[in-house]
Amino acid sequence: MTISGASKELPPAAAGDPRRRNARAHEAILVATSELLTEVGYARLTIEGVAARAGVGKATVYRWWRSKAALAVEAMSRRFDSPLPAETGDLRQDLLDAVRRAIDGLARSPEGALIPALAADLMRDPTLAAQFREQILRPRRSRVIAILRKAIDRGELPANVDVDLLMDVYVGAVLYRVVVSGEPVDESLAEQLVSLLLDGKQPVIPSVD
Amino acid sequence: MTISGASKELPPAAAGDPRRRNARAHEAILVATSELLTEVGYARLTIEGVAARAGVGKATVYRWWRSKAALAVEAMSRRFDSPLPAETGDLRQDLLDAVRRAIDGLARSPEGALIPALAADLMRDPTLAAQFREQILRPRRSRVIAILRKAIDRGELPANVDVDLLMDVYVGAVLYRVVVSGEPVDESLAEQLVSLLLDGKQPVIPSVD
Amino acid sequence: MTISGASKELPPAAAGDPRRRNARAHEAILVATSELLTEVGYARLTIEGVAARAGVGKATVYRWWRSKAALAVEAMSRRFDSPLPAETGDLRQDLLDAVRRAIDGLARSPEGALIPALAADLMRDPTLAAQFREQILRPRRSRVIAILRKAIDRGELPANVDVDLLMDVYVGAVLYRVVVSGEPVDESLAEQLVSLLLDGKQPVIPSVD
Amino acid sequence: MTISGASKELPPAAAGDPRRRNARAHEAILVATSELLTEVGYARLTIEGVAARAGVGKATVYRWWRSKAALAVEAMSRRFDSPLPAETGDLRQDLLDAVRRAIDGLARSPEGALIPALAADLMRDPTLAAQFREQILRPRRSRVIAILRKAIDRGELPANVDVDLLMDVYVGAVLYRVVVSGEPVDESLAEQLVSLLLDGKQPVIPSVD
DNA sequence: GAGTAAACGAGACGGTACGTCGAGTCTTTTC
DNA sequence: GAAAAGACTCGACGTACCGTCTCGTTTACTC
Repeated sequence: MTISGASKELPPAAAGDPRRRNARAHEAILVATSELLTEVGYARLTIEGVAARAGVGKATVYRWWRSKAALAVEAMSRRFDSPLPAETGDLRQDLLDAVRRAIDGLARSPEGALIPALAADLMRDPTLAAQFREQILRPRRSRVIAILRKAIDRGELPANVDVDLLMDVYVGAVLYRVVVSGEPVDESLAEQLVSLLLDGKQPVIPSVD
Repeated sequence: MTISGASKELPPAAAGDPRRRNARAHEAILVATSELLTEVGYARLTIEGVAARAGVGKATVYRWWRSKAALAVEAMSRRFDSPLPAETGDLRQDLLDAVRRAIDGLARSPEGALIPALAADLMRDPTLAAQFREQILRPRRSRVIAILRKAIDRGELPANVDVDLLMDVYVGAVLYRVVVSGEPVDESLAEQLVSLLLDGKQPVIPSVD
Repeated sequence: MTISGASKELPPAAAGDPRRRNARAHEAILVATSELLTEVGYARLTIEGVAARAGVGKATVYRWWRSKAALAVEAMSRRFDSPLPAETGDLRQDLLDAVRRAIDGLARSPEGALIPALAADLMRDPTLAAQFREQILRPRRSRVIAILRKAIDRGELPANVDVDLLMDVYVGAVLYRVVVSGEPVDESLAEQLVSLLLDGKQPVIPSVD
Repeated sequence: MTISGASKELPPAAAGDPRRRNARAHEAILVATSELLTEVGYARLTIEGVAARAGVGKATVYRWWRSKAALAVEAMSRRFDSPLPAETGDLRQDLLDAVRRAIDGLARSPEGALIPALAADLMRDPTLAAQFREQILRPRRSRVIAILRKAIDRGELPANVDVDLLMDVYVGAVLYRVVVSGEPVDESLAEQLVSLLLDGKQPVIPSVD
């Protein structure tokens, strides 16, 4: 049946779903959430506000999302406008680009602020964490993984390199600086991290000249 | 500086402060906060609950702390029971110990959960962030810094090594795993991180044997 | 009239009103208010206390009543237990009875104390004053008005007598004595007032014998 | 300065009073109260505000006045600027003048609003009521009493007329209209009341022509 | 088509906590 | 040694949202 094909493209997990009769409400809620996230931020986002903005009853929101966090995650996961990494085929360049993008995403973009905002909930709610990793994290990481895999194929990285940990190292360092230590997050940081990961060079305080 | 001056400094940030006349209330609030933090966690901590437990009016809490976050930070900063690092004089051992302690602190201990819990507030409130770094972060980092400085003196690390970034790397990786990526945080991780930082070895997936 | 029509009328003063869905809460609030008014009086009546006693959220009280005064007025207006005046058909007797009832109501009964208690609010809040006059004052005055009208019909009072002012005179005198001047409020007062109003006799200090 | 004059002039209980060492504070409090009464009214008058405005600690206010009501009464009692009645020697004119002054005082002037505002407190606090009658009421009534006495001397009123009740009647009617019934308070009312009290004429609705 | 069951909008409900205000008391410091 | 300054405990304020729960009312699928 062709019609079923059309319906599958719509919001995730709606496939043969006999529920969701009114896709309008569903869509309006996600749009309202997304708008409110940029307007007032996660902390001041309220279910009540989302329902009002979407022209929807609160119960309708609660019917489909367990929490404000789950709602925010799904709304955020649909913002996939970030430019694709310009793969050069040069590992150093590509990794540097990835680190820069992590910096931009975490330190500059409004949606980057979602991770600290969600941190507390992610730790308490494994279901939410799984949803977050699936909908937000995996798509973004998969691009970098592809780059690293190609580098492995080219022999520029050992075959058994721990891709996940490698990414955790640079993203973690950036996140930690942004949220906790407050140290600057800039181009110099990107270079130091790439240098550490590719060349094994310990980070040094850049000379002034 | 006179001796008497030294003893007066003790009450934090209250030097010649003619305020805080009734130290009893002040103390009781911090104790109540600390207890409630371990009992119910930061998310369910309420000013109302703190005031009730401390036998104090809410206004008294608000008089001295701008927010629940500021209160939690000060209460937490007084928990200095974590065992001092057993310095061996061997950099690898000492750093490994530091990473393990970071893992314990962030992934296992209840007060480690405070960092994710505060993350959102730290980003929005620079004053709070400063207080957090001063009262919580600095004391803990200073121990590791001492270790690294000694290693520099012994020539085991270059003189211009970026101590702060070095720490951001391993703490950030641990934090990121705990909060965001959900990857395991274990002894193997500690070793990989030390190996990267000291030997420049890229992380590899450990063989099964 | 259809059966369904009859059943819809039930919720008092809510005729076509689609609000007030849960009549239980509404009723419980008024009952609690009424009880607390007699127990602690108007001054110590609190919305918080009413809500607690009624087993209701504070917001529910605020949803339907703008102020503690409005709530008290409505609760009070439902106390219509005061004995009906025993109309004798004799103007002097009936008016004397009315004055005595005013004295009892204002000087002796607990709900009489509501008028001084509300005085300040009545002056500041015209909406409340209108509600008070409609719900409390009018029902009580209408009985006396009926008596006076009959006397007019019998020719015992001029046709154009100012019924309202006549009542204001004796009720006002009683109220003023109770609240302000503190002079005694007794049977003698009742007689003097009736004598003034019916016979035009100036009040005189009663002789001792 | 006469001897009797000296002791009577000052606010009561201040004569050889060993308290009140700092007359400045005392005066400042009364001035502040008076100002705030006209600025924000009795309902929004607070001890805290008075103390702040007077540049005085709250305890100093509480030391000399038992309540906000007592404070307001004393502050009010010092406003004796109302023009003296222009005695004509004609009872009807003078009484009409007195009624008009009552109307102005109660319905128009800001300090007239003090009586409704205090009503609740007057009923609960006999000490306050006594103070109020002594400091506010008596001085004002004594003028009218003087007028009535002279009329008695001239034989225009019976010797045993109940002066107090006579005043209660017209002031009470005015007060009741202002506070409770909301009926108009105007020249016509004044005339009707005088007519009732002097001529024994029942109030009638004025004809339109 | 008509019937029906769900999902819907609307928003009232019982609650919890918020952050503020003022009351009246108590403590410290100053003049 | 009184009184200023103001911190203290306490209680209530009125508000904001929470998550649950009726209410009619669509709306889309069955028969």
